[in-house]
Amino acid sequence: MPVPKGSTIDPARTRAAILEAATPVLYERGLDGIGVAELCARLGVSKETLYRHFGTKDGLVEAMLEARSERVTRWLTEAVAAAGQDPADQIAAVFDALQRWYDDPAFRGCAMLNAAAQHHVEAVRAITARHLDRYLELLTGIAGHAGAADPHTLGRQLLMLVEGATVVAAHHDAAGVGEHARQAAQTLLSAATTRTDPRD
Amino acid sequence: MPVPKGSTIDPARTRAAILEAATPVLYERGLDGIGVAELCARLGVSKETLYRHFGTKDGLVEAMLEARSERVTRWLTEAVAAAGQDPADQIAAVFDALQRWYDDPAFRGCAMLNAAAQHHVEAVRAITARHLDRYLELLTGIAGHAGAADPHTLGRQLLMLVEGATVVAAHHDAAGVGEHARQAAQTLLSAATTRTDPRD
DNA sequence: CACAGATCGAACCGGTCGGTACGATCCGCG
DNA sequence: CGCGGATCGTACCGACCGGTTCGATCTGTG
Repeated sequence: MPVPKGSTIDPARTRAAILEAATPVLYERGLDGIGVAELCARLGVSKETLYRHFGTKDGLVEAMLEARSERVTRWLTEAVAAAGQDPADQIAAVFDALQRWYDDPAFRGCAMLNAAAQHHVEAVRAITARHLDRYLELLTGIAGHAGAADPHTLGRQLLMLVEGATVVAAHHDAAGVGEHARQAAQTLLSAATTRTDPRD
Repeated sequence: MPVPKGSTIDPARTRAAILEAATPVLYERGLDGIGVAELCARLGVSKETLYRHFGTKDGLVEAMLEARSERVTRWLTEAVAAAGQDPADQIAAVFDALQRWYDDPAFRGCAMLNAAAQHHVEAVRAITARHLDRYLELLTGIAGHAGAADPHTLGRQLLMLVEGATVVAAHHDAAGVGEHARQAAQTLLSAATTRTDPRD
């Protein structure tokens, strides 16, 4: 019995629905941890439909990662924007948001980093690199706005803290990671914005 | 023509040779990126031999990760020991060693983290968690020896920097990562060992 | 020198994978 | 109302996967 009665036949909507439904499944199971057949069964979609929209499993994966990277970056950016103008508050907002993510039972680390580790494909690596670029831009912006002597360096250091916190939360122990990372980030921020260190 | 003429028939030695030869191949190609047949061909070993020693592909993977984690931890620990007694020098030794690793063309990130992202198997996750434990112990030791007010917190923050630096070097840009991470680590160390912050 | 066991190469197995093909069915537009 | 296209379920394909088996051959020990 093809085409269930109530379904909407709208290619664009179908594509978006597949993407949205596939994202958490591929995140939980891993890119190669689930086959196209089982994936389609979970999405409630036939293989033919999936292949018409994405051409290839890799095509779906790349579209999914691209969308996820943009969504996550927007989420963090909005958290920063909602924190006001004080750079220390903006830093706090970043790591508070991250800690909320770490506490989610579905948390399994950064989807883009996981994907790059799983799938040795250039396109996936490129998406991951662009994802880190977006994070770096956000953090460098905070560093610059804070008046850091070298916003680029501080931005990279904050990026390391963000990614390191995510790794530790995913693979070691999520409790208190956001808090510790936040303290570290604010220490770096403070040190980088002090015109002359009083201790030297 | 089975068993080439000059080969040594010594189970323990064979097992060690398989482990040593398999490590870089699995690191480069990914755990699921190469099949047992091709892997055996590269190792110059028959499938039967591999399966007699490790029982399963997962068995080989786990033995390999375990050995690699111990080897890497020993390598870092020795670098720290060779740096003398000054905690700042020890920190510098850690990130200098890491930067040398990042600059290796074969560098592809932390093998244990990659494995945990690829293989959704409890045993692999456990090895990865233990690996982070070893790192944490080393870093907490430095923090304690430095007289940090809270060595446990500082140790975790240093762990985040180490893992974050490795992630950024693997997926973004390795140039100068060790240096930036080292500066950040020393800033945290300095702040954590100042009895009373003069700026409060 | 003979025997036990380690190793080899190759064939083989069932299962699963990504991807394709097809006829049947339903939606949306003209 | 009718047609084109989107979708369905299912069967099918070749390739490869992890793992087993087997006979031939070599090594090390006693």
